[in-house]
Amino acid sequence: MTTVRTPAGWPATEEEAGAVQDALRTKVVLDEAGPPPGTGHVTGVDVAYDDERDVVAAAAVVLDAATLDVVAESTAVGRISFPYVPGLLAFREIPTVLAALEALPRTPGLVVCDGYGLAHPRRFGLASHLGVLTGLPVIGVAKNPFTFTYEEPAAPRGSASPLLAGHEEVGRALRTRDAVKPVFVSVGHRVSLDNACAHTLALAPAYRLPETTRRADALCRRALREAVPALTAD
DNA sequence: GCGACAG
DNA sequence: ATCTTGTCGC
Repeated sequence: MTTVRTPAGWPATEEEAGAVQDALRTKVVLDEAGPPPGTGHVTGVDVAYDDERDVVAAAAVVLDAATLDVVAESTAVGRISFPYVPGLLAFREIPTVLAALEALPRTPGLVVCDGYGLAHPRRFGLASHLGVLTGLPVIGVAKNPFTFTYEEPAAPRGSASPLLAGHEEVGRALRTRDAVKPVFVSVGHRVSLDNACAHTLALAPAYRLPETTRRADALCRRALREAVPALTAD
C-alpha cells in the first residue's frame, strides 16, 4: 500500500476548487465511444474515510471485463484533503485514488468510479475530473440521483430513463436488477453515455452495483481498517 | 433567506 | 461516507 500527501497547491477553499473545475472542464472529451463492453480490463475505484483520525483509504481493483475475475488490485492511504461539500467531492478523493491507480501493476482500462461525471452542478464531477487527470476512459455510477430528477424506469433489468438537469440529459437512471432502485450512470471522459450504460449492465449481472465498485468498496474498507491502527500507534 | 445535496 | 442487530425474503 502506498502513502500520499495532499499535493502542493491543492485548493483550500470552495471558491478555488470551483475555479479548478471550471478550468479543467474544457479538457473533457465527450466524442469518443470508449472501449466495447466485455473486452479488456475494467477497474473499479472507491474510497473509505475515518474523519475522526483524518485518514482516507482508496482502492483500485482491475477486473477481466469478460469474466469479472480480479486480475490486479492496489490501495493507498493519505490524509483527508478537503471537506465534503456537495459538488466538490473530487477534491476529497482524487489524490488518494490517483495514488492507488498509479500503484497498479497494469493498465486500468476503463475506470468506473462512485459518483458522477457530467451529472454535476458544473458538469465536472469526480469521473470527469479523474478522466482529465489520467487521460483514461472513465464513467461514474452513483447510488443516488443527487439534485437531478428522473422518471422511474420500467421494472425489468436494463430499463433506463434520462437523468435530468431541467431538460438537459446529464446521465441515465439504469435498472441493473428487476424492480430494484436504479443506479445513476453518467459520462466521465472518453466514453459515450450509451456505452457507459452497457458497461454498467455488463458489470452488474447479479447485484445492483457493478462488481467493480463492490470489489473496490470491500478493499478500501479493509485498507482503512488496517491503516488506522498503524497510523494511530504514535 | 431556507432547504437539499454524489461520497 | 459513517454509526449499527436483527430480520424478512428469494
